[in-house]
Amino acid sequence: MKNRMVNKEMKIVFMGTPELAAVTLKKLIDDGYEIPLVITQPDRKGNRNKIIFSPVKLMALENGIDVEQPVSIRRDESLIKKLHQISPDMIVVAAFGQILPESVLEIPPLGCINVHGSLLPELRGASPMQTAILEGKDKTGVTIMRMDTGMDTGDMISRVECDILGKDIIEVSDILAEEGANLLSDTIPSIADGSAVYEKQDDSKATYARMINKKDGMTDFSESAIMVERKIRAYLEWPNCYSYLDGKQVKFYKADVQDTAADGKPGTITDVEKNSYSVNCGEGKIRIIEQQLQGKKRMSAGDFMRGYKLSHGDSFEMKED
RNA sequence: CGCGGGGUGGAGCAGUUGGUAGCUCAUCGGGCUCAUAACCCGAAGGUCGUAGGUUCAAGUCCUUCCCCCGCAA
Repeated sequence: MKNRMVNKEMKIVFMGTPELAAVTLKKLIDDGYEIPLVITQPDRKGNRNKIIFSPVKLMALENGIDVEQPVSIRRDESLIKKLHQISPDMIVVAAFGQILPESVLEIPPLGCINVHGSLLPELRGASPMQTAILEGKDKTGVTIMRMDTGMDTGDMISRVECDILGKDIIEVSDILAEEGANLLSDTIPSIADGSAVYEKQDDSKATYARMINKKDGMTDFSESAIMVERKIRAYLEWPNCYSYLDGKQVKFYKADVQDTAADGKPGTITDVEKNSYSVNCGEGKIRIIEQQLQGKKRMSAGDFMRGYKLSHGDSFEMKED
């Protein structure tokens, strides 16, 4: 909207993978930059062996942009060569999922610019948004920085704060995608014309967001209800919080924390009501509102209980591997 | 052809050794009540995913295809 006077002849190569990155890419396209190439992760097998293109790939294809999908960009010499040939002014990276080698970082004269989903130096790493939810933060944000060889350690250029209290990962991701895309749109011109201010990160304040594993979804009801509920929100997209009832896997999609104290062992079911039921946690109870039984569709707890006769005292179990 | 579960009235499920369908909730009508999401009485609503086959008879057995879902990746 502003900065219309900026030179949009700039050549930008984009790297990214998930939906959040696709939103960012869309913004760059809409802003009119020349985007000769998009790099994203290889296609993955989705449910029942159907091949899934990354959201970024879909966005690129939709706009007729050339796509490369290296297994490892670090070892893909022909791709690095191709980047040299394209000689972009800037490379924009958003949730790409691979570490860029120095040989790539030094290609564009304006640098590799990263859009990261946290207020750096907090939550460097792979899962900044999920970790922000797990930690119960009421605010997080997006930081735009110039990448260096460390993990999210580059000099910061701009940032925006976002309110995320009580939100789940899908909502947070949507918000940060939108805010991040706009911020990037506003920031690129300042990088291009040299007015951008580069601020070093205070490493002593750095925190990290580790990679999430499938097993992180295994619900441990001996934790506090507050923590369980946060995990449900944080892992809503993947891997999902799950447990086992009578040997069958149940995934939890929506729940809230009850203000009553637990009245039994963690994992046991209490307060079976018409449209919800609660589960005892190590501290407090959590009320399940929406869930999914294996082989069935996602449904409300009320629907679930109409067909699956739950009774007070039934219990969820953790399962080994 | 990776493994497995499932498609039955608006929703979630049952349906036994094959004999033309039940339950809970929702809906509509009525009643009780100061009142109610509670309770009582009653009603409407289903070509049992699709196509074919076996049979006197199939939701229930066999085959085709479509769709949904979990796991593994």
